[in-house]
Amino acid sequence: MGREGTERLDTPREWEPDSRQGRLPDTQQGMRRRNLSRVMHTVAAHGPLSRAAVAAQIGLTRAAVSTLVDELIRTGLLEELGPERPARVGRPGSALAVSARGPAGIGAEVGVDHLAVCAVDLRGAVRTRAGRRVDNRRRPPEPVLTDLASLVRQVVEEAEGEGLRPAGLAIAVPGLVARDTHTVVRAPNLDWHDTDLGAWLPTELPLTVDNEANFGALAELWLGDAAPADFLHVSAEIGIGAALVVDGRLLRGSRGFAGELGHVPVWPDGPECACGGRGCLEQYAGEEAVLRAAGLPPGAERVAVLAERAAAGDEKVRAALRDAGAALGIALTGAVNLLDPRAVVLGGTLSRLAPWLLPSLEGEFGRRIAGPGCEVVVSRIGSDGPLLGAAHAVVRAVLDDPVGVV
Amino acid sequence: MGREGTERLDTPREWEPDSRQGRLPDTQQGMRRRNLSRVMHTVAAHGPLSRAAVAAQIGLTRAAVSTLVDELIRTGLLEELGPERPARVGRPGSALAVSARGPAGIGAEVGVDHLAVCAVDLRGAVRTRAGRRVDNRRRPPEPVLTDLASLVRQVVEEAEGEGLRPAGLAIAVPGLVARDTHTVVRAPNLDWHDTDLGAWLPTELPLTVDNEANFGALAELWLGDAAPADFLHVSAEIGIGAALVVDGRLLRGSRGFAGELGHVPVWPDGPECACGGRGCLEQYAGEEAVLRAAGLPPGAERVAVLAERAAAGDEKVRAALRDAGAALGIALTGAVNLLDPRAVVLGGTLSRLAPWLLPSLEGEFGRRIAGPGCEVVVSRIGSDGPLLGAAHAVVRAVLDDPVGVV
DNA sequence: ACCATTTCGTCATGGCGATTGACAAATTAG
DNA sequence: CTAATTTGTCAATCGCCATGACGAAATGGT
Repeated sequence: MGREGTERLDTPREWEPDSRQGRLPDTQQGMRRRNLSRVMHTVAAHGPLSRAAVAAQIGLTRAAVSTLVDELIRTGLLEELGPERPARVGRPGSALAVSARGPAGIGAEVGVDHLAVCAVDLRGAVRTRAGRRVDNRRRPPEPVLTDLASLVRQVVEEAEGEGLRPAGLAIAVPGLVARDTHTVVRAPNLDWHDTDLGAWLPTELPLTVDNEANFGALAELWLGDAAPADFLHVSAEIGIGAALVVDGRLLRGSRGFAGELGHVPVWPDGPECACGGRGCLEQYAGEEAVLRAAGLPPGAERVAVLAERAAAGDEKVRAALRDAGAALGIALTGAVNLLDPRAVVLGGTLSRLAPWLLPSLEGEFGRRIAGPGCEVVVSRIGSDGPLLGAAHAVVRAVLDDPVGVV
Repeated sequence: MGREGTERLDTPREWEPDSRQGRLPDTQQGMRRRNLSRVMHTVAAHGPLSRAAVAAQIGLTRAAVSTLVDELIRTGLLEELGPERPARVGRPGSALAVSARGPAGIGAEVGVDHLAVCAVDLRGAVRTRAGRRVDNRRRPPEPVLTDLASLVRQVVEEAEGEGLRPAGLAIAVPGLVARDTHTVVRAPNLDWHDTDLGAWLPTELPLTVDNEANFGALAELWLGDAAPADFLHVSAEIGIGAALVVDGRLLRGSRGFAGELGHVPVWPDGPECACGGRGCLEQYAGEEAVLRAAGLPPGAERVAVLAERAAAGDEKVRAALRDAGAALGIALTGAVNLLDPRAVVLGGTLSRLAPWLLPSLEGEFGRRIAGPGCEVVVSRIGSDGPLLGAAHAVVRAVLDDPVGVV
């Protein structure tokens, strides 16, 4: 009966379907681990809390929580802030907070024209970041990744200087990822194929690689001000991607290919698409299509140009964006009727173009939705979504299994 | 700290997102309950098993499993079948099986032209059933439900006569359901509105009410021969509904309205739909639309007529079904690109028409899918899906919390 | 036929983790 | 200043699973 008490599973993550600590046998040690995790999660989520408050929240006794907290303080994951300001009668509790000197999540992003790395502490604060504008299109993986590695080293050192202990590295890439092997299967805009990031980033840190759209959606989930735990996140960095978050978990699909909103048919007899279909959304709302309709040449910083011209009143650009919005609205109608999310969040570059997309989008959308309406909101996270999502993913992993990281 | 050890949660169901026993505090009693459940699930799923085999499967020791099994035998949920036929060296184990005299699930179905009730034991066998052909269209709820209640009583009595103990009643209805209040919000084909089934079915049994499409999908999940735990189930009983099963759980959407495949836009400028949109799938593949295209009058047993004529070679009917299949294929393309299920299952009446729908459906479908293909399979469960799904839902509830039912 | 080997189920023992109940400490209300 | 209330902790206990040993029941080789 070989079983290890402190076994470190590969990378158990709460936001993964079915890995919310369910697979381990229900043994007492597993129970303790889960309870440690629940303490961390509640303290992290609901600000400074007394032991008694934590106990009430997670349904354990004060005594039990006390021992859990002791262990978490010993391992440097929780901090005692001192006595609470007494609001009610009775002895005031001593406030507990997640440590700002404990583990940190290192997030990284490989964009088509930039690299970025940051460190986020358990409280969710960005403590260090480093970036670099550089055109990575058609640049081979090796130089890009050595650049990235040096940024990572820099951020890790700075973080360590602040007393943080990096607990993992998560990388967001614009392409299809085989998460189990840390491999970028295909990144059209980078022209990467089957690139194993683990091989190029010789670091001891546990590595996670995922699509930037996924990390962007997770950022919205964890940091968004209005996003519920149940929404459809739409982004258009490369192609048009959607990520569905259901009940606080990311829906990846059986092969990890879920979210291909760009290839949902909008006008089935429309122009042919590279995917083999016809009239896919991407043929109407993809960057290339919009630029063509707007009469602009493809090139760098294209979204900025579009936003600029639209703001300046360029009618041709506005018409192009209106049409794109309408197509998006039609595709989203299908998605919403199918999935009934509580909201649709426009993220990534879409949020910059939202003012000109939204009217026609909501026109189609509102007209066609069967059930009661579904809110369309614009993300306020901005272009940092994938980077922050990646860093927070590591932080969440620590909260999910606190003892696993010591 | 009011907490009850044997607290019976409202109706915790494993196939519900987020209620897979995660909410209860991680206490030792909860651990025991989960382990009892795991023993039940393993024995139910993998046939007769020895204690040792169960232990190996769920990762507990033989001793621990022994005490769990003892308790389950005492409460009549497991049975000892006697010594196993020794296949290998060593002392043969004594085979354990789920009891065939223990709790039973009572499933019921309210169809537009029939009522049906059945009892399923823990082994999944249908032990009793009763049905009645009766046109329920525009019949008020009261007589329908008193008819149903009498069928339920009959089945319950017969089940009890066989030594079974009904553990719950689940009802499948063709309409929108508010599950928490056991209320049928709207059932167009029955012309029911805000009908509280609990009020009309005065029985002590715990009651579950759900849409027939959902129960149909669950039946496919639990009984289907080929269906993986990750598929999109399409049925067309009333309108066109889809149910998405992800990782063995039903995705209901934030308001319970997920699965409205019938109102996914196919040709956005198509005919107007009752939902307010235009060119919804239902305008092309809905029963009414297909009958119109086939030149047949609406009426009873329409699907049978369609199948008959198509089989007889009626070219107009075949063309209508071809077009419907193409429209279905387009809508499913969107759904599959978005969700990446492992398979699409055609259930309900669609399975009877599949021979004439499939060619055009797969034509559109295969041409447009972005990722690697997604299998289209035809359900072999037949029209009993919702009924069986309902009964099995009760059985699953027992497996999920064995002590909760004593 | 016999004995070594293997596997199964059970038992006594122990460890671990949460609960229980009590108590001192720290505050507010009067 | 006292009563009431809440917090954090301690000692004792209970529940549940792991451990290790044992007898029981089979195979297989000699």
